[in-house]
Amino acid sequence: MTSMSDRVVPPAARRRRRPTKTGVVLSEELIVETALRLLKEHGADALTVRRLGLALGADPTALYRYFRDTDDLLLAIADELIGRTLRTWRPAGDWRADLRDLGLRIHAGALSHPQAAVLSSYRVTGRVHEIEAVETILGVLRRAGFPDPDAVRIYHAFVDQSLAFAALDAASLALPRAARDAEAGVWRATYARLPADTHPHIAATARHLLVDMRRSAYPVALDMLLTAAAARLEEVTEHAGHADPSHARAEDQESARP
Amino acid sequence: MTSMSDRVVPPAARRRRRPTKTGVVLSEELIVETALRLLKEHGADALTVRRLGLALGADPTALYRYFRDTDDLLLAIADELIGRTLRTWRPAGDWRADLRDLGLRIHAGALSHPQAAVLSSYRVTGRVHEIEAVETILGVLRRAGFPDPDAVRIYHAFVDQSLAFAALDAASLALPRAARDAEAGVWRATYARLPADTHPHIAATARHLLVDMRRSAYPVALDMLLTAAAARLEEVTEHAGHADPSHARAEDQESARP
DNA sequence: TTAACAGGTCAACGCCGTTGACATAAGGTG
DNA sequence: CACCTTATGTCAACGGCGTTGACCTGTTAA
Repeated sequence: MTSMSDRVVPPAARRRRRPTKTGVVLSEELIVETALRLLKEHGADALTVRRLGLALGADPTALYRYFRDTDDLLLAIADELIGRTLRTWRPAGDWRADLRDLGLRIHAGALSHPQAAVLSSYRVTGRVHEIEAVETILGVLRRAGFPDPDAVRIYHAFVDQSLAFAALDAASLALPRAARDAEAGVWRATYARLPADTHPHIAATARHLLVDMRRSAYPVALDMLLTAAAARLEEVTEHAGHADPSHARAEDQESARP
Repeated sequence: MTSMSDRVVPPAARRRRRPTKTGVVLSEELIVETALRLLKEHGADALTVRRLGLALGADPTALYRYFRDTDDLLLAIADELIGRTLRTWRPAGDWRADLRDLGLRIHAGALSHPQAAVLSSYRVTGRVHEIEAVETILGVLRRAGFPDPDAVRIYHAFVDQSLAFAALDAASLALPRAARDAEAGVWRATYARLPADTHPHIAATARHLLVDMRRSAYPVALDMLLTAAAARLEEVTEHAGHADPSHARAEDQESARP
């Protein structure tokens, strides 16, 4: 027995496509696309129900026929983003280069839609795209020669590091103009002016700080993680001695990217 | 010539402590503490100007005598969290152990106030506690022998990774009960049941995944970052050859923690 | 041809942050 | 001690937000 306030009907059941006053025919896809466009073109604060309605040429509350609330809409946006990121990744066979590439793509994808990334990057969806990503990354690591426990540990660290930095950097990018400018100014106005006698280490490195703090630390952190992983791999394969090193290779080759 | 809407006076200049209608005497500290209590007890959505005023026993707009706007208040909250974390940290002289300890403390501190951490961990405050943290960490790295550019790069990666994981893990901790349980269930209900022929790598490692995905990946990622840093340090000091390895040691000893 | 009803529209609710004007008690000054 | 300045608490109001319930109307299946 569904309550009267169940305005959202599943997409499959939609039949009547009644146009709005301005003649637009709404759909879940059109709304998500328009929301992404709004976010991209006009920044964080631009995504409100009223403005989205305006951009669509429909009454704002028409959205509630397609999404239960704004959080529901945001999850739909996030899912679309995951799909887009995975779709453009082409692993080439070198585990380190492939993971590096994927990490940077996740990061870049999040930064291109910061608001959506901030709200969604810490959620486990269990949806198809996510599962495909897990399978693929684990495959890359196991085929590289990592034993299963190491493969899982490194997979987890890699993925969460990527998502965590994506969220972090997306969050500062999603700040209102004024706050973002203010933060940039803090490094010049505050840190770069600390006297050497009270803050010797900051004063000595101020020049480097000014340059370095302007960009994301993710590429550096990612490379450090991969470096440590490579060291671990060397350790493991050395210890393995004369043991057969091809135990996980042969027929896994195909299933790498299903 | 300050504009008329400059309601906030610097804390040092405060003299008149006029009590509110309910008799409370306001202060920057009291407001921040009350905000943290609100966040802890009633979640992220509970922090509104009106509710904070209510909790303080003051007119909501009295806050604007202490903080320019809600963002300013948020930065003060963030800085207080940094201060609390730093206050309990006792570096012992081994750079790697000290940074590991500090990283774990940052993470733990954020998780003890998830709502506040989620809102504030990506902000640059430029306030006293943050400055002290930067100075101290840079000191640890430079005294360990890292050249300035490396010290800055590693500082940046270390801090942002700690904050990023803190925010990520705090965010899932801050989820509504139901959503958190649902996410935990996904690993058992979905991933652990995927058949080996369609998802060989997940199936082969399902046992490890179930265990590993339940805890934060931060300790692993932290150790990997420190491992890579140690490798870099060895590289640098080896290349230095016969050069004096104590160039940044002697009199910096005192100023380590001002 | 028609009747049901999905889906677009409208008005209103209760929040939110923020501002400008106002009131008053604190505290320096004589 | 009495005065005056002014910092600081209070109040009313503004515009914007997400969301709801009631209404209206074109589409579609029978």
